[in-house]
Amino acid sequence: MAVELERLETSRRVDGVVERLRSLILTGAYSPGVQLPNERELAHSLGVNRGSVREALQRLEFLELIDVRHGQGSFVREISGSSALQLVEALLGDRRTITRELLAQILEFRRHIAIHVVELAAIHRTPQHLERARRLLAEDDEAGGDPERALEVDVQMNVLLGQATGNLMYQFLSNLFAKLIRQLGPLYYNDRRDHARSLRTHRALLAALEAGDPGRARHVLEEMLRYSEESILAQAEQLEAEALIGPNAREDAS
Amino acid sequence: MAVELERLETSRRVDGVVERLRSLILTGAYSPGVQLPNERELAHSLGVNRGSVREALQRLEFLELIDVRHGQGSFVREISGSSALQLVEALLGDRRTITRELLAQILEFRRHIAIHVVELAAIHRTPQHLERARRLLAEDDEAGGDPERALEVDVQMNVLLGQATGNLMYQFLSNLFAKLIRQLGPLYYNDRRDHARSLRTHRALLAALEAGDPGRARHVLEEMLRYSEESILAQAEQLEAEALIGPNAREDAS
DNA sequence: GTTGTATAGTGGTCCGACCTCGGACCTCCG
DNA sequence: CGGAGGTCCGAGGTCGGACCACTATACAAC
Repeated sequence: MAVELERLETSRRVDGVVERLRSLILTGAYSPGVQLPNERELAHSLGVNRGSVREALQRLEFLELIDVRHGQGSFVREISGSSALQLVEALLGDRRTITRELLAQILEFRRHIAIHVVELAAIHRTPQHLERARRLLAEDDEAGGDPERALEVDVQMNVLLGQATGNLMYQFLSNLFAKLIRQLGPLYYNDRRDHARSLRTHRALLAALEAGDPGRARHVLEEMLRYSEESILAQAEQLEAEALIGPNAREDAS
Repeated sequence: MAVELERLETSRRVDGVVERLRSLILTGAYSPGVQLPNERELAHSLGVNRGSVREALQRLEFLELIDVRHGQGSFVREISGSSALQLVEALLGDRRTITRELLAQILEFRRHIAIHVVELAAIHRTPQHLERARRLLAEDDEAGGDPERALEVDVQMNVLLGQATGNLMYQFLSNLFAKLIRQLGPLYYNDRRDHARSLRTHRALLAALEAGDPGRARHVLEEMLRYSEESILAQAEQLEAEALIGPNAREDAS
């Protein structure tokens, strides 16, 4: 057995800048309406080139976190005014912005969407979709206890269900959820029993799809969601408790 | 009354580049898997600086239309693999990518979401939300025949409903729909009768919200959607018919 | 007071150079 | 022959420093 080497991250400069600014905004250090330092100044104080700052700002603008106005400056926007669902990725990526309340909202939303997705999938799935689902299930069996592979199978199942709806919008949302699941993996798949449960769910889901029975698919999913939501919220509370004991998110000053 | 002057667009260079590449991808000129020309070449052939090309590519990457890989190049992705709902804005912004099928999918999605949004809004709305809704209605009255103002009121009503749900995800989606409605305005509000209808709907909706009655709110909305969807699809068919007669989207070659 | 104009500050674009990454190929040597 | 390392090339990533374009404002002229 070789020694496990941590892959030391050499992310791009821009990513660092984005993350820094994003967290300043999301945690409220920069409140809505406030004007950011100008690009040259940001570049100087962050120790990067102005081009990098510009790319970072562009990304924040895409997330609709800021408003860049030619000749005036960059201004922080109201988070709730955004239409970029990708924002939840960012929100969930930072301990300081994960709250039980936020998780509950996301889970409620996911429930609403996911249920309709499986119903639609049961109706519109083609033989190709079924075939791919069977292959996924086979992998699921192989995965055995490997939590990473099991998680990936779950992710792929989500994507597949989205495609089977035949509706682009639900595909987008399913893909988004897939990303979130990957991100929250540890909060989700922390036990071998979870894998077994997930396997059962997938099997039942496949059966419902094969039968083309939306009601049954819905029922299977609701069952699954009940447990999954509970589990996630429980984990979240634990995290919050820990945060109270050691509320020391690492501080980086320039 | 001042003469209505079209604001002649002096959009940024980057926007042009983005639009050009985006349409090449969305219309299939660049298919999934294909590698784009490298940045230096793109810059040269588009007659812009490499920095601008980079910003454009980054935006396409946000939309998950391409995959930029350090040391390798930029590659076109499968559209359906994206999780960026903002993509529909782009899709709806180009005549060549608007299809009846796409519209139908979006409308189905909107129906599903909007219904749940008004139900949630009826449950979670606060007095502040009601107050804002009343103000909006007053504006709606004033608006008289001005279609632009009426449209804007409708947009704001959407935003407000999203906020009233108290769930960030639905806020994001409502904001997205608001943008789409603004974009599709002409397809939507083309008649004074539509305005009257919309006014009635808004009034009924406010009453349902005040009563805190989700069932009633849902009913009002379903009524409204029935007409609105019909109207949009009819307009779309008309567009398609026109396209068959004059299928000459302007061609730009380098 | 209104109008016009200069000016300063900000984002937008440009250039040309160098760094870093990834793949292909080449060389060495067991 | 075959694997480990070296070399090179083409691609994106970063740099800095100049200049252009837009906005708001202050101030001068009317």
